[in-house]
Amino acid sequence: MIDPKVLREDPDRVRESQRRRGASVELVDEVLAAEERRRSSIAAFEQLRSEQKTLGKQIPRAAGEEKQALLARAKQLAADVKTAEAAQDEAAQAYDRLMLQIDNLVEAEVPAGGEDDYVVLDEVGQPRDFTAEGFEPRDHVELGRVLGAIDIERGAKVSGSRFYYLTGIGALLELALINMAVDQAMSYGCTPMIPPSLVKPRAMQGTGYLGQAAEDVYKLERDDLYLVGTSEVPLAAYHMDEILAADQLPLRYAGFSPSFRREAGSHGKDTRGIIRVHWFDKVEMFSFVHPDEAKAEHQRILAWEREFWDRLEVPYRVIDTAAGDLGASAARKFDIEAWIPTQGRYREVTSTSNCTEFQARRLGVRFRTDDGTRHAATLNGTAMATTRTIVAILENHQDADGGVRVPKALQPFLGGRAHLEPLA
RNA sequence: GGAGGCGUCGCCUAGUCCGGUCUAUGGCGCCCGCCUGCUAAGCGGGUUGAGGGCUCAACCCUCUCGCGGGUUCAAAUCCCGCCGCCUCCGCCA
Repeated sequence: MIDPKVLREDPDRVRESQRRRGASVELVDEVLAAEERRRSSIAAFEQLRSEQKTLGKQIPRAAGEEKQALLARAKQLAADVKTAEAAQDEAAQAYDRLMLQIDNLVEAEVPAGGEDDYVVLDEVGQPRDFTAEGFEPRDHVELGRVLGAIDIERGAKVSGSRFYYLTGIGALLELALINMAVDQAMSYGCTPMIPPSLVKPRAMQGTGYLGQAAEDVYKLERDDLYLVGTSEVPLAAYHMDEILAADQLPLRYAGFSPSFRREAGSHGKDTRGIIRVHWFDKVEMFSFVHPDEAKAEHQRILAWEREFWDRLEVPYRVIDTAAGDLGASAARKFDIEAWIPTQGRYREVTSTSNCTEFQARRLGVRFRTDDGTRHAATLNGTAMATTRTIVAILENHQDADGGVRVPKALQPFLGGRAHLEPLA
């Protein structure tokens, strides 16, 4: 939820943000009208309730005829209060429903436009010239087969398309990457967490995944639970309805969990391999910070993500996502895209969003200040998403025979192994 | 899954049977002040949170006793549903 004060005092800023996202601008006026109705209905209710309370104090002290008169009046008043309360609830709900539809205010620096209008902030490393090395690179599907690391056919047999098994060295590779990512995140002060990957609607709603993104979310209808698409959800909701002490901030977590995505609307996209799957495992960093610190924290998280990819020795670039491609909760988003040799292009492997106070407002995450409480800012960033990271490592570090070089930083987590050998 | 117990303003706690000065008691902690070589103790005051009114403050109004309904002129208190925690039984990795 955006700051109601901003909406009230500077609706043009909200209109501008909605416009830049390509979201509804008219919605802003609807919300403003709804707020007005809400305000007046509350005032009417409070007035009546106040009278009722006064009467409630007089009644026990009165007697006889006077008491009967007061009781009669109180009875009428009670009916009026009930009506006014219903009107107030309705107005509040209408307001909330509209307010929840407004996306977070985008930061001024965010590039205008849609999915293809990102700005490249940096490019790191040189893609290998396989022609010069004298061999044609194999894609990760082929490498996975040669190494006995990825079994896509059986994934499909057992669970359907976009599922896979990691086998043998593939499974070890995932475990090593998880440990490397958690290890690195801990060095930044993140508390390692293994959160639940099924959550109640409130957590999903609060993190902003039941709006436009709802189509992509798995829901367990019978139990009214959702499968999370990222541990951002349970990590954000971890401090739901809590008031934190100011000196607890920043609070940083690194959550490891599976991520489930329906991938609705991406029919035909990335059908080969494990670039786009319905389930993968991920280590996600999550910060609760003072709102004034949010931008700086965002840069820190991006720097941490870059460090991870530096250590994997994979060429990558950093992009600043355009306004139209931001999630509902994000005010700004940076992605790291790793070079995928067989595709001849960069593919998203991490994503970090500054959600400012948007999620905290919905989830009721606050901290105490000298005068009252304030909503915290929340930020999330991928520490390591298994499937695409594995793809990037296999393809970028492959040898002519289908073997794969293990980057130095990863070796300690793979029992010192420096090279993955193809099966005979 | 079955049986029982519990949920009160940071923490602990009184109040719930028998509805109305409950504007929720007391302690701890915390904050301010006094006292004081220093500290501790002692003394006095303050301390749930949210929303709103007011230029600010003082002050005022509404909501808040796990959550949501209901009964009633009136609910922490009575009734129903839900959630959470604890104990025991069953089942289980």
